Amino acid sequence: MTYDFNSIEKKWQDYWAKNETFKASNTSDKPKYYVLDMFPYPSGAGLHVGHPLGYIASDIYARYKRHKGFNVLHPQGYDSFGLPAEQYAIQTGQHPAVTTETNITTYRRQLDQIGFSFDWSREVRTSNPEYYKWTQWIFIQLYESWFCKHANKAFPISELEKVFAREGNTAVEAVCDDNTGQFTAEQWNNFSSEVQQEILLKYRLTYLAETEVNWCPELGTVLANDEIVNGVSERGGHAVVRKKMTQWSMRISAYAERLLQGLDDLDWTDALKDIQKNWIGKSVGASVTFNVIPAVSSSAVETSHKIDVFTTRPDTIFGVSFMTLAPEHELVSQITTEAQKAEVEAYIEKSAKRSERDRMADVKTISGVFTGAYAEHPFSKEPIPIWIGDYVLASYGTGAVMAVPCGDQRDYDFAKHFDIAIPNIFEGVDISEEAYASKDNVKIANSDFLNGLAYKKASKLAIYQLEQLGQGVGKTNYRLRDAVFSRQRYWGEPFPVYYVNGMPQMIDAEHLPIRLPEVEKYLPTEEGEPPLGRADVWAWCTESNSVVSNDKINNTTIHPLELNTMPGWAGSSWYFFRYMEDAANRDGVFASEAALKYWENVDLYIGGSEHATGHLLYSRFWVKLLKDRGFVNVEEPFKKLINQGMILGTSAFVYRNYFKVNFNSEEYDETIKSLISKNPVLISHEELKKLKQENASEKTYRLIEELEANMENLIRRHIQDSETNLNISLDFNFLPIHVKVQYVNASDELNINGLKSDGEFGEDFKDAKFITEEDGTFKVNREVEKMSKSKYNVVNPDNIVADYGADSLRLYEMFLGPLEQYKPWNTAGITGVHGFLKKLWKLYVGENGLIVNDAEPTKDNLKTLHKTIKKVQEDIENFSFNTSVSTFMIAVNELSKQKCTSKNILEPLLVLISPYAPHIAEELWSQLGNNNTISTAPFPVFDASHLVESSKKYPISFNGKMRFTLELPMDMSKDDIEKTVMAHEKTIAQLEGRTPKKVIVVPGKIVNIVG
RNA sequence: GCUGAAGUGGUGGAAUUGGUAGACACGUUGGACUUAAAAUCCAAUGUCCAUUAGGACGUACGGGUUCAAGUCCCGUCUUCAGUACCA
Repeated sequence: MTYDFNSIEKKWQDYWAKNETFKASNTSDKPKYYVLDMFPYPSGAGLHVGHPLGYIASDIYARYKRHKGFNVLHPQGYDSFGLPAEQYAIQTGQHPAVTTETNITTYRRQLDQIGFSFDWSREVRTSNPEYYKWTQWIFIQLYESWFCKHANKAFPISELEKVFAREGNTAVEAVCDDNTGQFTAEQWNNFSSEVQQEILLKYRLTYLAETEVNWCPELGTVLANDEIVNGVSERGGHAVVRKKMTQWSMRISAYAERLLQGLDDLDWTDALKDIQKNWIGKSVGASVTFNVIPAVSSSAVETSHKIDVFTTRPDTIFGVSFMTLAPEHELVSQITTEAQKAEVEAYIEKSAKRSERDRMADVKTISGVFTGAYAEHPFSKEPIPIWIGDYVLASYGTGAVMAVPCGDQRDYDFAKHFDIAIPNIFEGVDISEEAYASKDNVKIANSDFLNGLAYKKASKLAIYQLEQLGQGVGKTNYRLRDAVFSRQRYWGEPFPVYYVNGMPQMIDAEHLPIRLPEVEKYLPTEEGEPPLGRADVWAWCTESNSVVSNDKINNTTIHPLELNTMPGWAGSSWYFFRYMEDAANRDGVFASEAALKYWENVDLYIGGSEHATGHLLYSRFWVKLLKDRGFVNVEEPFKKLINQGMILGTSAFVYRNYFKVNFNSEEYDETIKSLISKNPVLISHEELKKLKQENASEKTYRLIEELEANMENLIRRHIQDSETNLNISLDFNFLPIHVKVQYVNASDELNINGLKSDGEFGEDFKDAKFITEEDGTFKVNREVEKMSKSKYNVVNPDNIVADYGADSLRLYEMFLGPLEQYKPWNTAGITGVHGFLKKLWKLYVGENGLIVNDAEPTKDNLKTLHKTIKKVQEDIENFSFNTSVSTFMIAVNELSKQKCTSKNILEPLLVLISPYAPHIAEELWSQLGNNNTISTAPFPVFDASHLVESSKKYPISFNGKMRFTLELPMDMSKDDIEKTVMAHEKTIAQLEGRTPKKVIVVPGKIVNIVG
């Protein structure tokens, strides 16, 4: 009986599906454990071997936890809204829902054949109306919330209305728009309801705001930053302009501090936490107001101007020798003097032409212009020149800085460049070469009341004094911006929003979901409206509470609906809660209280690091909002998180002839080019290397000569020219081209016939000439690159499963290397783990069936087993899956050598292997006579007594270098070890008569002889 | 520039609190079985020197600490990722 993996795997996959083996229960005596993968976007290309890496790791962990007696929730679903489906729809006219469905079917088939222990009964799809109903519902909750800075949490907006009616907004500490004016209770109560609504919108956690976007008029759409290359659209190369649009935004900035603090308690890598910390970008300092000194010469009546700056170093306020405004700063035009006007305007124009990216990338060029105006130092009252410079960005802080050249390198460089004074305000610090930017180990000098103080005290005192003057206040700044939530796309969640006189109104939750309307085309309208502008039935009737035809809009009872849709991150920001509820009980709730209470949050989350600032930050934000509003009990969604690395492709290159034709007439260029492309010559990589070193085989030289001559003849024949003395010469050269990796074997040899007959680019190579190695093989060059279709290095898991089985695939993906690491795929290596599985099989099954018996295990058998239990358990808990695969190999090698047939050893071994290779484990488990699935069999218990050794093979080293080993009893004393070793003949030989200076004996470890 | 991760045979990678560097595989070479191939099994395989015995060198590079360093410390280089004139 041989190891027939195809039928075994099919058998057990069917068994698991039929028996619902991995269905999680919301009630159990067992402790709960929630293992989640970042759900996939079902793309049309299907899975390649890189995709399941994280799923295999999480599956091993989930299966391990089941063996350890946990009630495990391990669900899977699809992030099924998204741009690729929409783009495909634009091209083909097919409805995205249809293509998405097809893609999901492929994904499901591919996932199923790898043998994951997913509870598919809880599947979610973000594009399913029953799902996005609740995405819309959460949007409404955000709309109905405001954030109290004092309590540091969100509350219902109705409470804020009550506060306004009682006391106005002067005392309330709420997060709101910058331009929110102050009003009293009396004023509030006298506002019209429209005005009240407008004001409330400034406080809601999702709100409408004018946002600058990258608008591409040609494509009629908004582009993301990374869709723009060198200022034009990536697709088509069309112009892109900055345009203001009214869009929904999410007030995530309100949660900046909690998002930052919350990181401390999470079991995430420091690398990932750092990325989020950087993104949130907290800086503590002060806001300082500088008064602009009115220009005396100006004939117009000067209004008093103020410049607000944010600084992290209020202690250095006496070191200010100039100010710099961003060229776009609104004050620039007002304060610039007549004399400087021309120069300033020229500079503004110049910097406006540079893109923000451009300005940021260029660190070396220092540029700026003096405005002619001066500000007054708040304490010394000295005039401070005001400059503009494009190193200051309008979009950060206030778009203005107080420049302290002695304490900031950029200010220092600027001052040096323009010959501005650099006052030194640090005690005993040399600033003749560079600025002193450190806050530590320095005292302030030349600074009036701050003299002699260190950073902390000086900052505090400076802020206090500024407050006394009314020219400053302590402030904390965050880099984190509010998130734009509108997308001008079709394939996303519609907003539950209609407009009455331009003011947004929420649709009552009971009428959700608002389904995506049908459109005849998925493009923006000719007027530049989003695709939903094409829908004919897209108006809200407040009487029937339903979506009705647009032509009924009367703006009294029937109103237009929102045309934007939600972004990709909407549906993925809460899906982990949806899985908690049984599919059968999902009707009235996004998840029931009981389910939310039972599963709490995700214990282990595995996914790619590309979501570090998007998905992972937005989910945390939404969870905090849902917690504040009492809908969930947890502050954080993902307790432990692991980023799996990427599996790279190993591309194969062949070298193709390329002639540089030196020919005195250009009119035949095309003819020659086509002749060359129709007569390809490929050279083996090794031979090419030799050729370059000028020691290739004679055969090769002869071949090349021949080919050159042939080519020259061919060209001559095709050029109908009576002149016979055409001056043609050929430079024979080779250029690398990708070939499909499936034509290359483990020894990097190319299957020439495969390439010749390949349908895709086969015609090109059908008559190709091949210059081989001397032994007749043809070698390719290999290089590691990202796996991609265009590089012909994509490996499809379907083929691997068909050839080697899912268990081999699972083991091999883990065996490749540490989970978090980037590593290249090489199909050739899979024979190693596949051979291991065959060996494992042979340990249980002989030619005539099962060979396992009740033989008493030997000491060695037990030692091997328990060594393996210990190592595998440690490895799984450390997510070191690659090393446990090696451990299994060692165990099976040892047990094979020991000719072990004992059931007491081989049965527990199956449980150890089952998380990694579940199909073969189930099969052998059942052959051993078990009637139940192995998946809940208890994990074997490690017994240290089997590993106790009576002797140790000591490494004996001389000056730290190991020379030989010596077997000595474990219980031998230190002195006895030393005596025995020193008396040994090999020691004497090593020492050659020298007397050692020192002998180090570490019992149980090592002996080192010095001298 | 800053932050983080990494650098070990021909390749993927092992190596516990410093204690036998290269486990386990792939590949390569040789052998067994076979008409042959596949499959399977056995052996060798870091580099260099040496017929052998054995020896020298060796974890990116240069130093240091230590009886002992891939591991700890200082400096340098390279690669990858994130971020960016953040005041």
